[in-house]
Amino acid sequence: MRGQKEKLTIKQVAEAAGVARSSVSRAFTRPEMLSPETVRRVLHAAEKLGYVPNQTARALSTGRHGNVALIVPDIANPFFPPLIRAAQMEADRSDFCVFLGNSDEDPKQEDKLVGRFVGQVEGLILASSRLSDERIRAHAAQRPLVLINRDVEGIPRVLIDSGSGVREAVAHLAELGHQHIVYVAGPVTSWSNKQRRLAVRKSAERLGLKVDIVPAIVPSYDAGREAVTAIMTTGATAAIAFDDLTAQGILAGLADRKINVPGQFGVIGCDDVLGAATYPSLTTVSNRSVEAGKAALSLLVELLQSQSARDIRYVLDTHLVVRNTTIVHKE
Amino acid sequence: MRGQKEKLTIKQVAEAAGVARSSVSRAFTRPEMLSPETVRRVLHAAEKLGYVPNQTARALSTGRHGNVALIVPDIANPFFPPLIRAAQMEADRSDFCVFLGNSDEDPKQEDKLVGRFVGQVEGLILASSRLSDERIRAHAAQRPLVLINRDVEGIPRVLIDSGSGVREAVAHLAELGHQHIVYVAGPVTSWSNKQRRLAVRKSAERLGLKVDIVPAIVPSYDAGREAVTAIMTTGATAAIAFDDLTAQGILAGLADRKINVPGQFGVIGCDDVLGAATYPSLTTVSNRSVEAGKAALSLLVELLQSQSARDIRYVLDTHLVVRNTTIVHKE
DNA sequence: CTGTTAGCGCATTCAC
DNA sequence: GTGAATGCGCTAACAG
Repeated sequence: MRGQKEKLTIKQVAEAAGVARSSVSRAFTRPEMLSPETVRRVLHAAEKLGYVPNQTARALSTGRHGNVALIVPDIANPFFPPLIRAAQMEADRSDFCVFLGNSDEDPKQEDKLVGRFVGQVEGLILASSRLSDERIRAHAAQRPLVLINRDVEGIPRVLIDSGSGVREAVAHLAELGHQHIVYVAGPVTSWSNKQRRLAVRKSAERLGLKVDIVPAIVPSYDAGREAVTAIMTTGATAAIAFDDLTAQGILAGLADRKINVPGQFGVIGCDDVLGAATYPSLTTVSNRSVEAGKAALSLLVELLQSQSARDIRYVLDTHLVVRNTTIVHKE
Repeated sequence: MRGQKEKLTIKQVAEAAGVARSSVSRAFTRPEMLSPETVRRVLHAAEKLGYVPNQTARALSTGRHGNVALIVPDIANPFFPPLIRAAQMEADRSDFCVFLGNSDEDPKQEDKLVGRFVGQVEGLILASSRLSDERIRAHAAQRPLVLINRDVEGIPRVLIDSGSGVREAVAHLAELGHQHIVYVAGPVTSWSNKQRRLAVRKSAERLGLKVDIVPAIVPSYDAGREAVTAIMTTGATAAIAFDDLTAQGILAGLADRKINVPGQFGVIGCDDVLGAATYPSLTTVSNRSVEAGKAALSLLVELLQSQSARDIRYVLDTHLVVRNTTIVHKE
């Protein structure tokens, strides 16, 4: 129970238990190979001394470190924390420690992080990677790698299909009588953005709506707010934004101009990261990020155990969540 | 440039460069001990082969792993992501990898995480730890440890003092002519809540304002919204909420009742977790979580380098951020 | 079942 | 300045 500063090794335990060092090792990793009596004695001695196996030495010897890395573009983007949390909890169930990396939306930084982590993890998860396909493939060749929201053939991936939700969004606007809408786009490198833009285009076309695209460059409140000028000049009566933050900015911009929402203009976000915690509460597309984080982690663990190499593509669909920025409804 | 699956060791590099293994090692860790020519040759060979030092072996040999752990109660709580991000970036500057742990508000889980991490990190950071003082002390005895928002004597700690910002908030309301305000309280067990409540009380008293306390039990959007009934019956003309989420709920509740903000009623939040991403944008108290994360990390790194053991207590004060829920002002 | 031995890849004395 | 040898703590054959 003492807070010994001295470093205990397998050796002291072996001596204390009167067995060989290898037996101590086995008592911890494969007790079934030892007689119950020996196991008991070793564990008892270890407990008494306060011995705990050195993870580093173990890793050097086995090549297994019991760690995984999760890299995201921006921890502060509300889309990711729930995903990270879910991945964490899943990792915990398999006794994995998780390194977290923040690429800051920068491919170079992401590459650097992968390099830093790769030496001490079993596998990695790249969420919304900003890396090129080649770099991703290169890294995947070194270590098991699973992607979230990035569709690279041959690499195990978990995709949140916002297309389904976006299609519902367009249909919703059409039903409300809108004839001309605008999609406020996100980062050009974003897989999700591409997917959403296409979904808006196709659905609108099918339903006979006119659609314009307004770029917001980076997805943020400010970008959304500034995009309002461009949005209004299109003559559209509703907007679907790349994400909720952008949608929020749009709401602010509209309010600046005394344009009533949803009366004069409808707004739909994406990712449902703000909950109903705004006024008016935002109509948006659900995100499934929790499931994605959990699925990615367990998929990685699975790959680690059974070296299966089949092409896995796990898709999560989304749905429209109707709140008050498209239609006034009851509590 | 090849994606060699074969594991390169210091040995292959040594052979390729025509030097001893120790020279290769030195070329990477203490080039100044070698002739520039040798260093160049080694580095060149290493580059050509795509060699990268094995972090694990290095750690086993030196005892230094180049990792730190950061444990928070809840990643999904918007207070933490910016803190985590800042810590990350600071760690990056010192070439540290960071393990992230989510205790899920559970002391047992937190303890377990520390145990899992402690073997492969130089030091730890515990943010808003739910551990008992004893457990914290016990862990601090094993490894350098720094606390965020936890005041344990003798353990290096970074504290965010929300009192200063709250005092400014009250003064701000007084200046605007408010004579009667209400504090919408958070969890009774929260140290921050206590600190904020006291600050409101004292400042109000000093400035001659009347103040009522309205409980919100759990800090949330819904709680804030529901608290509006109680708030309005007090006859106050402004409210300071325990946190931004609660403040948001209050805004929604006021809007439901067609009460104009800030015209008829002023609202101030706390923690500035929503940025300006709401409409009207929320006047709030800054949280300094970014500085806290950064400070904690650099403090830890500092402790790691110079084994100084003096009692460090780093306090960050907060300030009022005036936006549009207390006063209408220009862009 | 259990003890002995040989590395895992690197940093680090100690000689040269 | 550079090379050879030792050990970090543990696991994994290999014997017995």
